[in-house]
Amino acid sequence: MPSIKDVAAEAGVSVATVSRALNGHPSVSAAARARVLAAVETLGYRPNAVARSLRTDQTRTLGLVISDVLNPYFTELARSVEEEARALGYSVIIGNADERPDLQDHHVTTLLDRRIDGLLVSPTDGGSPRMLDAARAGTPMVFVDRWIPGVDVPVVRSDGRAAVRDLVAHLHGLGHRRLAIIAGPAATTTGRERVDAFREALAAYGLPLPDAYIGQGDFQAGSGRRVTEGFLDLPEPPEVVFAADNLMALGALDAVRARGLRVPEDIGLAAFDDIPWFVHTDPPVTAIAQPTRDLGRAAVRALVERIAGRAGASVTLPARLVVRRSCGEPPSEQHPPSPSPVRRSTP
Amino acid sequence: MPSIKDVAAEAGVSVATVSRALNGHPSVSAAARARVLAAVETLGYRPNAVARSLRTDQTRTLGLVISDVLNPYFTELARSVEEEARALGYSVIIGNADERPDLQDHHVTTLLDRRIDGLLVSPTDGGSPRMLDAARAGTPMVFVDRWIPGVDVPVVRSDGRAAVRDLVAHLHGLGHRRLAIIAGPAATTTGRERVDAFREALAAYGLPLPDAYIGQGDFQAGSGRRVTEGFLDLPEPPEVVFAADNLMALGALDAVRARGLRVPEDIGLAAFDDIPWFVHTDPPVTAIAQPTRDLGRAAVRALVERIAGRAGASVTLPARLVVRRSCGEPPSEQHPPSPSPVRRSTP
DNA sequence: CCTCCTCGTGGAATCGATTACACGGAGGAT
DNA sequence: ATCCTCCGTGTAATCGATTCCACGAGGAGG
Repeated sequence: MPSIKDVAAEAGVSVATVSRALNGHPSVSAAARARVLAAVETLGYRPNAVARSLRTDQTRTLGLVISDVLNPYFTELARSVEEEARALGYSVIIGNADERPDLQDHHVTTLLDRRIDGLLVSPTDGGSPRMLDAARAGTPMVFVDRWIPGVDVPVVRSDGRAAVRDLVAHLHGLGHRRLAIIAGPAATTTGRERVDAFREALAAYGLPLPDAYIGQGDFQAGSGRRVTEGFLDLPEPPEVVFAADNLMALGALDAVRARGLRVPEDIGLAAFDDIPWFVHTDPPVTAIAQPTRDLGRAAVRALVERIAGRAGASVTLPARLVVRRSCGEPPSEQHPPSPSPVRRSTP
Repeated sequence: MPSIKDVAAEAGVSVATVSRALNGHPSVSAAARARVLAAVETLGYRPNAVARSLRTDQTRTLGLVISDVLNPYFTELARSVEEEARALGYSVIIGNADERPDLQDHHVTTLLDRRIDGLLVSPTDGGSPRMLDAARAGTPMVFVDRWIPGVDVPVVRSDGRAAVRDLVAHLHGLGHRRLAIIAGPAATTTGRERVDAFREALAAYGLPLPDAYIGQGDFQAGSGRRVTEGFLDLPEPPEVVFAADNLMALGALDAVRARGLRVPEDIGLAAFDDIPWFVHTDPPVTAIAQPTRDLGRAAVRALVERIAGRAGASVTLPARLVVRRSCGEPPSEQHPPSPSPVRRSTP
């Protein structure tokens, strides 16, 4: 692979001139520039990004550490992050933590070793020492979706409180009173928040959230299945199960089906995080949709601000309820939308 | 961020000794090694991978260019690639081409500029000049899932012919005779092969595959919808539609539902690429499953072989049919498996 | 005609590692 | 006692870029 020296030799100029010509530096004569460009063409030269990064101390690369790539929500997030980063001239290296703190740590370390310009993290847990050190040391960093309280890093996320209230209103309106939740890990903010929001919304209707109706999940399908089985084994099972993410909802669907029960007749189901497949499940699943694309975009913009040395503000975008049939009473999709504040899906 | 010089100063040795101590070189005294390690600890030193790469001319990084991250098949592939690469001490940078040749080109270029050690590609089209140049120039490279004929690069893929024959046997056994296919782009090998396999399998039963029953898709949901609408508008619509990937199947499901028709009563549906969601769609979708994890693993191993200067053989793994209910006659899941060679799903 | 500025260019330092080569000292062989 | 070997270490070259500084040529102004 030819280096800048080869180009210089071919063009009959010094490496300094080649570098200047290629970087659009003004003080290069038209003749020299033309010769350099010709040499680049004949040799098929491409600048070595590694060498350039070493010298300039910037890689034009962003790191993104997400909790679970197989979760369609994070896949979409990753995609929008890459899209926006590319538009801004950055590449993205994705690290998949698989909800495992040790893997998260591995990726953060690797990314930092590669001297990425900035780090986007959706923390799996309370934060590895390595990550907290990096944050303190001034590595440009932004949390997305989940965050770690007490760390001075901008957070880009969506607030599901209003949507959870809408959901509970919807469920209450359908006559459901015994509502259970499959929670995410307590170590994650989203895990805690969704339970809190649910509990508050229930309280507004004078409904309790007994401990037996709070199942501890880990954002993976398997835990959704196990927790749902536990709910079904209760002397008085819940009427509706609210899964704190889409994979646990999938697991819940598994569990219900394995018992030969039906949704929503025997038990209702709702999920946090909407995905295209929820339109086509049996039945279509009522879900809370996050503005995932916007989240990814905003996160990248905030991070790039930080890299540029500016503040990079936190952003909170609202989530919204998408009513489908999994909690009962199919919304009459042929009719005009109901006057209720709850929005309905248009599949 | 401290450099090797700082460590050397702190430990009272030269940078050479620090480097040797850190890389496990034998000729370093125990005392020096201890002092270096202590200095590393107090300074929180981490070697700069950029500088190391420049010197050693290897990045311990693999590039993976896939056609569409949002497709769960590729997401899973990417995950297994990363997993195996990590086990082998490599990082992976994923480039998402979104089925766009220009984007594919962009990622290949960027990856090559970063001097990745090897490239894994699932080509969107016939191959960009940049990619073909790289292959010819000897960049270690392996095609995965899709490939480009005539290029001397190992291919890791799965062969769906047998599974497609099983599928057609299954459909024929259910009494279906008018079978249509939503094809992938003709520029991709998988796009062409699946149509060919389907046509051959039909021929074995004396069934034709008229042009009207071959819809041109692009592996995205939207095209599945459009093609299916076309099929439904035919004077004699097909009895079963076979989508060449899971996203087009999703689109087909959309189209059928939009007409108020039902699967499988009004029209049957089958798909290439099985995904967890197909168990929970309405109805569960009969699909051809690829051994995605094994594919990813094998691809990385072949690539690492190439990087090591060895041959790195092509690998072809069989796909298998998973029968569900979307083509009619729900398999009786309570009964022992039928003696037919067609395997049945156990959800 | 001389001086000064500007412009284009090249030489060389630099980024942070790795590694070939040289060197000094200790220990064993003769 | 002398020489050789080996071990541990340091000096310096190197990877491929960017960029500071210096320098020569040419034009403008006095």
